[in-house]
Amino acid sequence: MVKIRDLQYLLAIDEHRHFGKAAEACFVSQPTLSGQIIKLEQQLGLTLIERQTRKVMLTQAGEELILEARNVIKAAKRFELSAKNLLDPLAGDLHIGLIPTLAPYLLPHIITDLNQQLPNINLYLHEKKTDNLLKALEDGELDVLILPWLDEMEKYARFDLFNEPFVLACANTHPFCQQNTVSLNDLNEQTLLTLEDGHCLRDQAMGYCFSAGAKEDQRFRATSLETLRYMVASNRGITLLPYLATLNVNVNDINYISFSKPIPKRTISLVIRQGYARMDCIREVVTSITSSLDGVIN
Amino acid sequence: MVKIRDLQYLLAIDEHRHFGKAAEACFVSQPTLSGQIIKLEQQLGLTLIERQTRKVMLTQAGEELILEARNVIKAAKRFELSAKNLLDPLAGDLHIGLIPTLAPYLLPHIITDLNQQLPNINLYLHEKKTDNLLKALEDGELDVLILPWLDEMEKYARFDLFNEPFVLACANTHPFCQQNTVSLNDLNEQTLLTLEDGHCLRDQAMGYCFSAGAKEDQRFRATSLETLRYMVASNRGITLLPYLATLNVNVNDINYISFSKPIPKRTISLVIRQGYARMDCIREVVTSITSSLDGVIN
DNA sequence: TTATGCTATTGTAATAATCAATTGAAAGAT
DNA sequence: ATCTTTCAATTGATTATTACAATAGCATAA
Repeated sequence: MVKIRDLQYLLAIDEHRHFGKAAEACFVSQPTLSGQIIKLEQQLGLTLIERQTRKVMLTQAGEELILEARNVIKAAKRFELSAKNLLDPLAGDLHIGLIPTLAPYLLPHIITDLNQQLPNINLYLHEKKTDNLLKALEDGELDVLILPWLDEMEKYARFDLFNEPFVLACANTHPFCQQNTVSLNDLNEQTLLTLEDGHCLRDQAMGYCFSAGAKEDQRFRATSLETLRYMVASNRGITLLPYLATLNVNVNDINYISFSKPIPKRTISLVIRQGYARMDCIREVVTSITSSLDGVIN
Repeated sequence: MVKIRDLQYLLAIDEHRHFGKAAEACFVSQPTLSGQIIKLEQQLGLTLIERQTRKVMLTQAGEELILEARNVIKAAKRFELSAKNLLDPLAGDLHIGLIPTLAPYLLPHIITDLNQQLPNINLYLHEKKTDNLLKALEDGELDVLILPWLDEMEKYARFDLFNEPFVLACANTHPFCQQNTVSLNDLNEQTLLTLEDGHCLRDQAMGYCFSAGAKEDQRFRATSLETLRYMVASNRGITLLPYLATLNVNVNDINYISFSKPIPKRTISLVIRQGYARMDCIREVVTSITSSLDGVIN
């Protein structure tokens, strides 16, 4: 099997187009690099580099393999980074994945405290839909997910963070605005605006409504919660929004009405792989988030 | 940086949960594998494996890093697979550059055979003037050029394909039409229509004529051979056309007359960079082209 | 206690990677 | 033309790494 070192040599040549400079960048002598590249070429049975007297360029095979080589190096770097992160559980990088209907509304409440609480952790925030989040967690690209708990996630470990009620959003002119609260039954025969497929908000919250007899507007499915909000404000229909998405936003012409019991809600959990190594770090994250949200929700 | 071999050892242990069996699976002795794992652990500063007397299991850090290790191995395997796929020298892309006074007249004769002869090669045809072709070859954008050989190209490798004679083109009404052949000397005091600058046809073929005393029509320089042909048909002057451009074309009012010896001609060669890696492929191309042209020219 | 099953250690051999010095070939400079 | 310069390949010696066979060490099971 190829050696990572050889691939590094290859990448260095691609970058510098000069054996001497590439060798210097790899902290080895020129003959070393030259020899190793030749050995790599022999091993693969391919000429990767076209040597002209004053010019070094990659062959077509070289160009194509460079792409693969970069992937290998990238994976190796991630390995090393993970190893480093495991050395001090309260230091290193932490990749957090969130769903799009949560990230922009939750993060402002928690991010400052998180950074203060864990000064040596570099937070990386990733916004993807549930399916992609789970895959990325499985592949080790992400360390933590923050999303609504679903039964299919039972193979993962979980910390419940908070319950987020859904709120009815309708235009100011809508008859519902006369009421202090609405009940699910009120939704019967109402036209509901929805998000596009793949958003768990759609599957989950709107499920409540459909079973209460609400009808979906088939002509339109919003890409984001914000589009949805503006559609509601334009009196195109009503929708359910998660509570956090109704705070700190200035859209006129729109009204948010709480539900009477039973209140539809989602449980937002922090999800990690079973046996995830940096539990100390995770516990810090959980306490930081819940204390940040104290007074905001729950 | 970590070594792929070590990661393979680690994966083998994860799979077999037994040093001896893992070693066997890796075709090494147990002490070798044992030692390398210990070295890996020392290098990372982490304990990856929990050794109990009758049981081997991974630590949490080990479980975490196994995920990353698998990604590295996967990337490395993809690299090797790509390399294997590139082994066939008669596969891949081939970018051929031709000059405008040759491409449309040569390609119809050779392209079908080429595609049949090299079914796994994707041909890309580029039509540019000589200067740009040479630059593109130098930069690696093109693999092969097909053009008239010039002395300034001596730094490149070359396969001569064929000699293409020049033919005199004149209107049907022109006095030359009485003759079976013309000699260069006949061109004295004739008005010659030419291509614009940059076409090697101009510099080369028409050089013959000028030195024989022909005069250039300064008012007009054609952009393409086809414009030139129609100008001749309209009796605006005479010109030299390469032989291949006189085949299979239906322009009335025009006559092509061969030269008596010495016949002006150009040598069309296939040109590649010195040290180009896919010589097998080039040889196939050369034989395919020359056999396609058998009977057409030379 | 003794036997068994497994990993770690030790000492040595084989393999591979490295370097300094030099060669060889092509391009520029004089 | 001849001399430099430039740069990759080669050579030969050295060092580092990896590998193996034999065996020690250690815990459990008989």
